[in-house]
Formats: sequence, C-alpha cells, structure tokens
Amino acid sequence: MSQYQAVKGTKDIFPDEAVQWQFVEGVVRWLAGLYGFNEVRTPAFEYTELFQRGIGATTDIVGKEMFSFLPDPQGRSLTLRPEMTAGVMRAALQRNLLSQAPVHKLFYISDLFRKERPQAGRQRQFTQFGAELLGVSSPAAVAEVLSFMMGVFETLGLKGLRLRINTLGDLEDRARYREALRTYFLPYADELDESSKERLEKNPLRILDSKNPALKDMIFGAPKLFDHLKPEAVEEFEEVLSLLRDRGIAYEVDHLLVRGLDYYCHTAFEVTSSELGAQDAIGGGGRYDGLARELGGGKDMPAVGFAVGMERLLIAMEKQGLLEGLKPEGPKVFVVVQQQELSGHGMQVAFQLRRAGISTELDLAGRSMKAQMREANRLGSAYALFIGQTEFESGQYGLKNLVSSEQETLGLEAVIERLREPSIQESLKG
RNA sequence: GUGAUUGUAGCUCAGUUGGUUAGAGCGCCAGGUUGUGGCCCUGGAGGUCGGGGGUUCGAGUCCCCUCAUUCACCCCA
Repeated sequence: MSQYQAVKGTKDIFPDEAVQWQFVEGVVRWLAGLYGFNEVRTPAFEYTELFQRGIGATTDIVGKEMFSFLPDPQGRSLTLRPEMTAGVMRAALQRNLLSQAPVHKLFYISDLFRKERPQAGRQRQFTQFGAELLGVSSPAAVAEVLSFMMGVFETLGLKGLRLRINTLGDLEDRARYREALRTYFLPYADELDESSKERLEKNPLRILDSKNPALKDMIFGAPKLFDHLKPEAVEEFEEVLSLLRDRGIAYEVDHLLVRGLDYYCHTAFEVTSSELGAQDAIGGGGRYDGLARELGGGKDMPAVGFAVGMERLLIAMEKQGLLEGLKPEGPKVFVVVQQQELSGHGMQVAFQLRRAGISTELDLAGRSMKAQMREANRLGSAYALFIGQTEFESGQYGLKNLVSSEQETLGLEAVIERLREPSIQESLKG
C-alpha cells in the first residue's frame, strides 16, 4: 500500500464513478435551466466570522465541525465553507445584486467541508447542489424552489422519498416560543441529556430535534410552536401547502421539524430517503429572510433555498439501480497498426480523424496487434481501423465494425464519411 | 468527541486447535493465430498478511500498542 492515502473522510472518484456524477449534474443543470436558475460559484473559503454570524454560533457546524485556519499569524481566521448559503448571501450583498434586479435565482454544485466523524453517507468533503432564490420568499417562491428540487428527484426516477415540512414563524414568534419551551423544560432539567441541557440555555428549539428515545414523551408534551404563530404566518404556511398540492408534490407536515441552522424562518423542509442508513436526509432547506440583516446587509432580504447531498443522492440511486449501464463512453474508432514502424502514420491518421470530429484512440505503448484489439474491445470502441504495410502504401484502410465484425476497405475520406456523426447543431435542428 | 467493527494480491474474499517456499475467483500481461478483439485453453507478473512491539522452537493465526476502515451515537445534505 502506498505511503499516502486519501485524507480521512475524503475519497477519489475514478472515471467509472465520475460518469454517474456527470449524469446527475447534467440533470441538475438541465432542470435549473428550465426553472430559470443560473449558476453561481463562490470561493471555497471565507472569513470565519461569516459562518459564525450566518449559521449561528451555537450550532454544531460552527461549534465543532469547521475546518478553520490562519493564513498567517496576524491574519484573520479563514474557514473552508461548511455550507453554501452564507457565502452566496455574502456575495449577493457584496455585489448589491438586488439593486440590479429585484429577484435573483441562483443554483450551485459545490464541494463543502465539515470535520465530522465519517460514516455511511457522511464525509468530511462532500458535494451539494442547491438553489437560492433572493428577493422574494412568498409562498410562490417557496413552491418554485421546492418544485425544482423535487423535479430533480422525479427526473432521476428516485422513489421512496419523504418530504416533511414545517413553519417556524417569524423572529418574534420564535422568540416567544423559545421562552415557552424554556419554561416547559426547566423543571425537567435533571432528566435531560447533556446536549439537551446545553440547548436549554442556548437554543431550546433544538431539543425538539433530539432522537433520544428517553426524551420522546417529554418532547411530545412540549408546547407546540404552531400555537405560538401569528395568524398571518399560519395563513402563509397553508398557502405554501396548497401550492404544493396543486403541483402534485406529496408532503407531510411535521411540527417537530427544526432545522439545524439558525437562519431559517417560516417554511422549513427536509427530504429523507428510505434507501439511506442513519444519515437519511438527502436534502433540506427553507426561508431565511433574516440572514441578510445578520450579515450586516442593513435590512432583511426575502430569500428561500435548498441543498441536496450529491453523495447521498447517488447512494440512493445506486440502491434503486438507477445508475446501471452508465460507463465512460468509448472511442468511435481505434487505430490499429500492424507493426511499430507504422505507428507514426497511425498517429497521423488518428489526428486527422480527430480533427474531423471523430473520437479516436490508438496504442501508445507499442503493443502487439492482438493487444491493440483487446484494448479497442475493452474501451468499447465501435470500429477498428487497420493499418498494415499494404494499407500504408495504398492509402486504403481496413475499417472493421467491432459489433458486426464486418470489414471493408476504404480511403481516409470515405472512413471519415462513414464514422462522422451529425454535429450537435444538426441533431438539434433535425 | 463516544461506542462497536474490520484490516491477507489492483478488486471480492479463503486461510482449519499457531507448524515447512501464503491461496482462489475476477482483473492485468503474454502465448495458443508472427495482419484482427470478445469465448476457450496454457502460462506469467503481482502480497515485508496495515505498522510496531511481545509470547513461542515456530505467529497471517495469540497478547499489547498504534494507524486506518466501516457502522452507529451525535449532527446534518
């Protein structure tokens, strides 16, 4: 084994797997286009304060999962981005996007970093695709974002998903509810587990998230956030649900759903897959109108977004056999030379074929004809082009169809004619 | 951070109560056809048995340490 191996929680993706990624990414980009989301790319690291302010200092992500470092002893601390929303919002504020147009629809496919203990569906470097809709967060905007997300799953053919949705109310609602929760849990303080005790102080909402079975009854009896909402918030939530029904998107209302990032308000949602292990959340998101103010934007900015874990998505697809048959595309033709002295001419022919837009492979290792043919077969080449002494002299090559095994003798122009595929433009017109 | 799990060829794994030069399948390379692949046959390359220490006449097999893996808690995508 090599002296070096991939860092804990990271992995290499070789061509066989890379084509699966390309397939999913292609669907994401295609649907993003249909829904009018344009790609945004932000830096892989930001100032640490951005995440502390944006995500919330009491969250696990900020508290113990960030890869932070000092670029130099006097410099400001930097952090490898653990999620995308804070960075996108920072970029939007910095560019003052909303002064250029009142609504922006952005999507991304990006690598993120979190210092967690790796397990099934959880790595330290992972990839999310997601969308951020800035400028409006109306029920229509929420439905727009959810439709895009669910549309990706539907297009990919993924089954067995659960969409759970909840409303967290506005900041005032949450503040009132926080106090109600604290009052409720305080008498039970001794029965709470360590982490819940801490949350009681800092962020009692997240006690509801606990999966600790010992706390189940206590949580069940807790006051409901829903009862602390203003009527407008309830009304708005109903409208979101109504829009989802209109679009045939199945959901379950779950009043215990609390997202782990502090910036969410009003609608929050999460999608889980039955194909995954303990880490079954495949995507999630919600509204975050207050994030802009939190980041020094001076005022709230209506915004709603989601993020989906690519690795988890791929695991679920694999389990459902949705990735079968995906493999790197082989060349159209493999140039086979009889002997090494002809390899120079073989290269010339290969380059001319490539210039003509035909994917062409050739042997670079000076191997036997048999080995070259094996290689052509392994790569899944459609044709083999034989160049022996006779062909070299006559300029008439042997073109063999590797599926039908039929072979014909043709000049280079005729070979190109036979192998040339219609260009993309042509096939689009056709 | 806590708990458990597993580390033998590129991959998936066998290796019996510790006993001579560590095996299989797949993959790879070559030959069988010195001008033609897939199937088949034959042969070959490839392993300091994760690393270190210990017990023993003898350790892939037992003990300790260490590193890594995987799964779960936690949290999240």
